[in-house]
Amino acid sequence: MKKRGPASIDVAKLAGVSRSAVSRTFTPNTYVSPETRAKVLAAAEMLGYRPNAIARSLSKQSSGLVGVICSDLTNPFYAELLERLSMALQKRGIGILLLVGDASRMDDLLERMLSYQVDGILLPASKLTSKLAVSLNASGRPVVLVNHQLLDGGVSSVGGDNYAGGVVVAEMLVAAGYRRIGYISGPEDTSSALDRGRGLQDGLARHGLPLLMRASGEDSRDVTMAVMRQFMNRAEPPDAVFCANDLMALAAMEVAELEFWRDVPDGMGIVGYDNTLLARSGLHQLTTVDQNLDEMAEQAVAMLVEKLAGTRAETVEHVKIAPRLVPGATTR
Amino acid sequence: MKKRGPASIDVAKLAGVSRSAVSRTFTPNTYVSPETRAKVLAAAEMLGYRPNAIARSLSKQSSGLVGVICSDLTNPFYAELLERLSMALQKRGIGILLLVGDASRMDDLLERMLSYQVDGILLPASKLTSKLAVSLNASGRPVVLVNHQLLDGGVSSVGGDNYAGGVVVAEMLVAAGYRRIGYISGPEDTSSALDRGRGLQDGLARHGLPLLMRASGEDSRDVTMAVMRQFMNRAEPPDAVFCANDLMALAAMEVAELEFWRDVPDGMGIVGYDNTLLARSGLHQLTTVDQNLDEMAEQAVAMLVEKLAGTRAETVEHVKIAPRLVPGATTR
DNA sequence: TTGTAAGCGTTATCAA
DNA sequence: TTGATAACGCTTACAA
Repeated sequence: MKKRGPASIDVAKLAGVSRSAVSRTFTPNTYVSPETRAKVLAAAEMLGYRPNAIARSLSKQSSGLVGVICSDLTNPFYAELLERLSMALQKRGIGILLLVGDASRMDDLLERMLSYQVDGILLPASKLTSKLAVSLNASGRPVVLVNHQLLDGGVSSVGGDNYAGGVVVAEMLVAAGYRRIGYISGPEDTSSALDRGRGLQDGLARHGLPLLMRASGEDSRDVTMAVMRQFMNRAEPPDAVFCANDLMALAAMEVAELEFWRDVPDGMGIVGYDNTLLARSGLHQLTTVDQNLDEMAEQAVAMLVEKLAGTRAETVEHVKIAPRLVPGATTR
Repeated sequence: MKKRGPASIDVAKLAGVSRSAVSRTFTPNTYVSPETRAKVLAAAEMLGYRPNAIARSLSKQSSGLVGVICSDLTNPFYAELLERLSMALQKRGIGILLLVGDASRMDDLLERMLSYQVDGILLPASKLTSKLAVSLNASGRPVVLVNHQLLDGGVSSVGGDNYAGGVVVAEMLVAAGYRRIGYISGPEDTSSALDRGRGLQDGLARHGLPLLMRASGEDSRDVTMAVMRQFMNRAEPPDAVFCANDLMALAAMEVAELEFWRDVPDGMGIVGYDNTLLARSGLHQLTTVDQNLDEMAEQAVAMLVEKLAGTRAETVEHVKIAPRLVPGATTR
């Protein structure tokens, strides 16, 4: 005994008008005489009518839904990013079909998004294969990558300017008097990690300083700590370390403080990335780099919306959002 | 020039069969002869056909979508919970319509979910008014609250057993030799915060100990620190403090260590709740309580699915998941 | 086992 | 400005 809600025809009958009149009443930019509109609205109110978006989608050949495929909401950065993306989409009246999963299941996930006729796809993910880009483009739907780019894939993206972030960190560290600087990059050399590293290196080079050591850990705590120990055991250990995210920075700091008795920030500078909750909740306020997620989300959604509208449809663009240094207590 | 994908009729033509044959091929539990199925699949493959879930929804009067309304993904606990919920739903082939927003906009959000004909609603949220419960029930769709319950609203829920969590913390603290125990509850006395407090108090009472002090802060860092300072400035300051979540616990610990020079864990025990990333990423491993999110998500989805199927449809249940103490370095 | 045809709730086109 | 009617793409009795 399924109790379905009222349909437009029920409202039409009650109001003594046609279905089209009802439809028009609930469709923006359309003409209905004030009095029919009033009748319709009254009837709708009375019946508790609500337009069926599914039927509308079928008829309009557009679902008003955007697919978002997320991996790893455990990482506060992605969780926050998802929140901002949602806000930006909702603001525009677009619904979100959420799928969570890692790259391995991506094909399957994509398939499901498409069967729901999403109008476009937003992909905030760290790890993407360029094979995936092919599937994405084959889907025929507009796609925007967020916080990641695929240089060879021909897929548009919006992300932080990681190179600039690296430079900014370099400038700050040098100004604060650090000289022996190391870098621990994120998991498996993603483009963002590489760019930050290049930025750091180039920034240091401007002051005639080398990037003394670099290594890529997973972003797991254990691996980061192991890498940090290697750094500290060198003949010339670093006096500052830049990590590819806040979580790693905290792990590195723990090694420096508890295992090697360094005094942060004087004996050792630590810099993270992302300005997540983690940076603000530890015993020290972590020096970090804010990626301006609001802006990133806003731009990504704006770009997608333009693609949906047909504008900017074919061009492949890579928008970069300027990062901002957030000084904390872990650097001088 | 909208290039739509192929429809079932195209596949049917190519395969030389009827639309129903195509439909049946893609519908589980339905009979098609192996050879027609083969023909259909071949044709579908050739055309790149993919069943249109929107059309299916309209026809079946069921969208296969569940609405999830989240607030505050900035809190790692909710982010993780969302991840688990997604996994549990996806495992069952259910799509997720995500909406993010706080209680104030809830009515609006709900309205949108319903217009998309979601089959059911999952509500992982901290703050809910019982006024909302009315709207929810009026929607006629099955609803399951996650990590929160509405005692007066007649809405089913799945959440952690907060009372048991409080008791377990009390037992541990007493066994570890702490005697002057305080509690800082979460934002605006939610049911979960109250239950944890009661559990703590009752657990202490079993050993003839009082709950010396309690206060409810927001879960913001600043407010928590202010409350902690008040505690520490009393004539008889606490020797252990239990906080309603990990974030607050870290803030409290910071005050104890840096402002009052207490030695954690010997001079001061600190206990958090949720076992989030935060507990594991600080300089100390925080002693905390794991809420078993996997189980919570699984049960919530299972309950919703049963309601969707008609079983357990009318009954209002409140399932409680047993929490587990996670000993860390912030208690003896 | 397969095909026919009638929905599902909208929107869009075209007359009136 | 309004109303009939044909899509939209699929499922599902019912008939063959």
